[in-house]
Amino acid sequence: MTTFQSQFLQTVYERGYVHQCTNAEDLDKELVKQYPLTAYIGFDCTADSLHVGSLLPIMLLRIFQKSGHKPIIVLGGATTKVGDPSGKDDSRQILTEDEISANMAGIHTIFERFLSFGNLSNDAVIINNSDWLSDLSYIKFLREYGKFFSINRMLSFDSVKLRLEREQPLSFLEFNYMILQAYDFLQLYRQKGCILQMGGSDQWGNIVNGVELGRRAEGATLFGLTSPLVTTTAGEKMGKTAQGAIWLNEKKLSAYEYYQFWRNTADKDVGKFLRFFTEIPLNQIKKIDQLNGSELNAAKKLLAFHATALCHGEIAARKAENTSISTFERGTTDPNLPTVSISKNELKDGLVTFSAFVFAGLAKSNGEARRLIRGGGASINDEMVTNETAIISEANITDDGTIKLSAGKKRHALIRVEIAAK
RNA sequence: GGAGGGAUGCCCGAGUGGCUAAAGGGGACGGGCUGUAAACCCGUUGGCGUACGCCUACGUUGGUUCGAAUCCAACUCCCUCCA
Repeated sequence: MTTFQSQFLQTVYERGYVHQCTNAEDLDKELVKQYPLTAYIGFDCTADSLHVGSLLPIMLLRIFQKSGHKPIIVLGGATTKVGDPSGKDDSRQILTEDEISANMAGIHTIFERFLSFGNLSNDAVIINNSDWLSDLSYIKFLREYGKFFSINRMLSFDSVKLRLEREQPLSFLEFNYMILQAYDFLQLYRQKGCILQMGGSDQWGNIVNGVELGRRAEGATLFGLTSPLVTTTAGEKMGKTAQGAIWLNEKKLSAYEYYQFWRNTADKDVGKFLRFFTEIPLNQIKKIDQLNGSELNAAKKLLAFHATALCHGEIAARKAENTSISTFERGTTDPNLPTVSISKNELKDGLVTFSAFVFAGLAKSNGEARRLIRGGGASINDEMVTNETAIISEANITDDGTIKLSAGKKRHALIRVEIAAK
């Protein structure tokens, strides 16, 4: 592998973060010459949190900043209204203004953990692309920029080509997405001197379009760099599990559950994930690569701890780790397991077992809870439940004032009984 | 504008009048085996009700029929070909 002058490219290449790069040699030179250099990554605002699928791009920004450069986060306040066709068959559901701005607020908080914001020259900035996209005038835009885009070329990009090959519909609205993203890049170049756009591998076409627009419209040399699509050994896109997506926002997924996600990594993914999602030095990871079988369990704890620390802070990570150890290794009930509360009075009325599992978030519906119980996968205070309609009462409260419910061996929750404030 | 094809559960996909809450596969969940791993094997996989049961579901709305995912009509959306 080539060695780079710039710390950024060196790190990012040796850890495997790079899928494609427009011109790594020249970018390397620029990174040394311009200090700080400015780069950006755009994020859609389709949900009020990002999930692990966006983690690689976020890590790119983090490494970029740690190398002394200035990251810009572009939230697609405007482009979210259009919908990126990359990698999908269905058009995006159209979100309202309100939904988008609520989503933006949720996403905002995530970056504060991974990047530093402030007044330093390389501090991160968050920008909304509706700042320049919302008031575009159609005719003016077409005349000024439409001439730079060739339909022939656009049709050749994967995001469009694959969709057409699969005979899936692609609306004109979505077709414009890449033009708008290219325009984003141009605006950032003009306004902020930003010459590098990064993103996931599915963004390659969009990014290249921006690079070309910069060259045609401004004679600028812009760069693009993409990260690989992270798949699990099973070949699946990572990030979906039991209860849904692995969100980065604590309100949507607790640090403990986040920790557990990483703790349950498949053996073969451990090395890769350590490189991608922690900042553990490479030589240490290379030693871990030599480990086999159950020896990897320690490495998984390391992975889970460090990944969680990056996203939720060290304190939360430590706490999650302790909860995990006491739950799984010592078999004790840890008070920091996901918890729901119930008042003493409510409990007095009696809680039917199956609905308790729904209440605790361990089943999505009564039916699911019943099936869980029938399948022998449910337990209360570590004892298997067989009667789905048994009544849970005060008698089930353990010494620490909680009732522990488990769905299978891995999913646990506590019902905490609140003493009525009277 | 014309001709033809299509829309089924989380996804793919079978089903052309009752036995269909709907084959099969994938995914997911649970169990077994393990190391909180993978692979493999087994089970479950619409909602509600303690229960005999009830309700909703095969693009939408009506109709035929004792009975429809299946037949008919109109509509919506998608695809292909022609203009």
